[in-house]
Amino acid sequence: MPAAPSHPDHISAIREFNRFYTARLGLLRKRHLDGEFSLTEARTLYEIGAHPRITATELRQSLSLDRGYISRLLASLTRRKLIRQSASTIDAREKLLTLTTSGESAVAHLNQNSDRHISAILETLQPHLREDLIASLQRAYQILNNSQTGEVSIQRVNVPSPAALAILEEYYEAVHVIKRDKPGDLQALLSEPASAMWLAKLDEKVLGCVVLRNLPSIPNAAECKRLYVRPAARGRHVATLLLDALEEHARNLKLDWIYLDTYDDLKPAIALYEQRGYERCDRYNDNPQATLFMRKRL
Amino acid sequence: MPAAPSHPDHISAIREFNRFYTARLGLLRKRHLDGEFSLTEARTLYEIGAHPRITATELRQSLSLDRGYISRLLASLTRRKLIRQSASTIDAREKLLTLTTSGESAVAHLNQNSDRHISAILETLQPHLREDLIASLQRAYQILNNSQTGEVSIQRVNVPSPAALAILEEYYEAVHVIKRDKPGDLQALLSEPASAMWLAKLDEKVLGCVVLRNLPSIPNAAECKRLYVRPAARGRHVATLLLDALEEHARNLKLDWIYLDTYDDLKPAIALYEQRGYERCDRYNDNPQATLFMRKRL
DNA sequence: GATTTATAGTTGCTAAAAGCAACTAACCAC
DNA sequence: GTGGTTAGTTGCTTTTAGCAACTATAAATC
Repeated sequence: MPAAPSHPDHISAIREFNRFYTARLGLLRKRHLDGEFSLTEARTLYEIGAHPRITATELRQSLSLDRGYISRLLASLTRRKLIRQSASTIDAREKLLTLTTSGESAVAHLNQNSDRHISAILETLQPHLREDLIASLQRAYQILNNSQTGEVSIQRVNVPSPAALAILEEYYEAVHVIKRDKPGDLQALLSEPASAMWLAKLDEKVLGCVVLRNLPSIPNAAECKRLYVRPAARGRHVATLLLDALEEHARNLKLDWIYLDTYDDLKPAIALYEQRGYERCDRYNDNPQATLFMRKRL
Repeated sequence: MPAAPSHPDHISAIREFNRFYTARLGLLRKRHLDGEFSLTEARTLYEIGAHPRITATELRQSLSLDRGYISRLLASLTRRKLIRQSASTIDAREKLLTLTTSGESAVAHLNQNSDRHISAILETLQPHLREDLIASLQRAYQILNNSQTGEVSIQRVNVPSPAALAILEEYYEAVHVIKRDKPGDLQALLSEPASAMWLAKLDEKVLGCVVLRNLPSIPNAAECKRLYVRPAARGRHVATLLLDALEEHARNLKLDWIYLDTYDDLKPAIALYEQRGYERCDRYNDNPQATLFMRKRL
C-alpha cells in the first residue's frame, strides 16, 4: 500500500520528542556515568551481549563506526578480558565475538547504572502515570519494530546450516540449558523420520526457531522443542508462525499429539500455548529443568 | 506522595526502549549526516535556537560537556558567524548566546536532514499506526515533562527585574513583534494603577509571563498582553495559571472586562481563550499585526 | 584450476572531540 | 574591603574516531 506523505507536524513532533527524550534520559552523555567505559564501549559490550557470536562487521553496521576503530576497540576489550574472539568455522576471515563472564558482569553493571537513573525518574511519577508512560513507550516500540520492511518467512531446515546452529546457540544461552546438543546431533535429528526444524527469517536475518522431535515413548505423538524468538523480534507473532508450521507438518504426518515441556516462569510462552489450545498434562519425560508439561490434540 | 519503588520490569522496559529507539532513529550517529556539523555542534546550535539568550554554563549543563570545550566550541561557532555572544547587563561575566540569521538557517537545515530520516521511517507505516505512534510519543513526552519536580508558582512582578526583561525578550523573538517595549517602558507600565505583570516559575526558572494593561479607551476594562509560555514548559497548564492570576487581580480591581488581541494562526491560544469564556469581539485597538480580538466579562 | 575481485579485519597515521587544571575577571556575602 | 564563588578562557593532554594502505581469506569468473 502506498503510504500517504507524512504530515509535517508528525515529523516535527518526533524530532522534538527525540531532543527532549535524549536530554531527559541523558542518552548522549559521553562518559557513561561509569568511569570505566565510554559510551561507545558500553554500546559495543551491550551489542555483543545481545547478539552473541556477532562479527565485527555486523557490529560496525549497527553502531555505524569505522572498521579500523572497531578493530582497535575490540582488541582493547579483548585485552581487558571483557570479550572473547573465536574463529569462525564457516569463514576464516571473521571472528565471532562473545562476552566473557566478566564482560557479562560489566554489562550487568552498566545496566544497573542506567537503571538507577531511570528509576530516579520513574519515582517522581505517580503509579498510574508510570504505567501510562511504560505503555506509551511500549506501543511506540511495537509500532516501530513492526514497521521494519519485509515479511517474516518460515523455512524448513534440511541440513545443519550455520544459521540453524547459531540460533540454537543463542537459545541455549538464553535458557541456560546445561546439556546442549552437539552440532552432529542436529544432523542426526534432522534425519529422523518425524523430526524437523524451522527457522523464522526476515530477509536473511534469523528471528527464531522451533524443533519438532520424534517422541517414541508415546504413540502418534511428537514433541515441540527449542521454540525461541530473538528478543529484538518479539511482538511480531514469530512464535505463532513457527508453531503454525510445526503443527501443520505434524498433521501431515498423521500425528495425534504435540507435547512440550516448559517452566512456570515463562508466562508469555505459556499464555501463547494455552491460547493455541495446549493444555497441561502429566510429566512425560525426565527433563529435570522442566516444571510444566503441556499437550495439544491435533 | 511517597512513590512506590519502581517495578524492575518497568525499568528494563525503558532501558530496552532506549536502546531500540536510539538505534532505530540513528540518534547516536557521530557525524550528523551533514558534513558541516558534528553531533555536538548541531546539538549546541539547536539548544541555542530553542533557548535564546542562554549562557554557556546553562548550555554546559544541558549538554553535559566540559566548560573548556564548550568555550572553544562557542568561539568556533562565533567565528563562523553562526551564533552571537552578547554581554549580559545583569552579570558581566556571562555572555548571552543567540543564533545569527545564518545560524538559524543552519538549524533549519539540520532539522530538514533529521526530518528526512524520520519521514522515511514514518512512510513505511500505515496512517493509523503513524497517528498511534505520534500519540504514544507525545503521551510519553507529556508525562516526562510534567514529572519534573516542583510546583509551578505564579509571581507578581513589582520591579523590571532581569528575569522579567529576559522573558519579554524571548516573547518578542517568538512572536516577531516589530515594536518592542524598551526596558524603561516596563518600569512605567508597572507603575500604572491597573497594570501588572506576572511570571510563572518552576524553582527559579521562568516558564512564562503575562501582562495586564490599563485600557483607557474602554471603561472598566483592561487588556491581557504578552501571554507567553516557553516551549519547553508547554503542556503544563502554565498559561491557565497565569490567566487565573491575571483575572483574579482584575476582579479585585472591580474591572468588568478583559480584552485581548491575537492572530488567527495561534489555534491553541485561541482554543484556550475560548475555553476560558473569552468571545470574539470587534477590533478595539490599532495593532496592525492583530487579526482577532476577544473579550471576557468577569 | 588459475586469476581476478570482493570482503573481514589489522595497522600506521592523522584529525577531531573532549577533558583537566590553572588562570582571569566579575560577582557576592560578610 | 576581603575572602570565597562563579563564568568563562587558555595551555596542554588524552580519547575517540576516521582514512588509507595492507594482509588474508573467500567468492566469482574465466
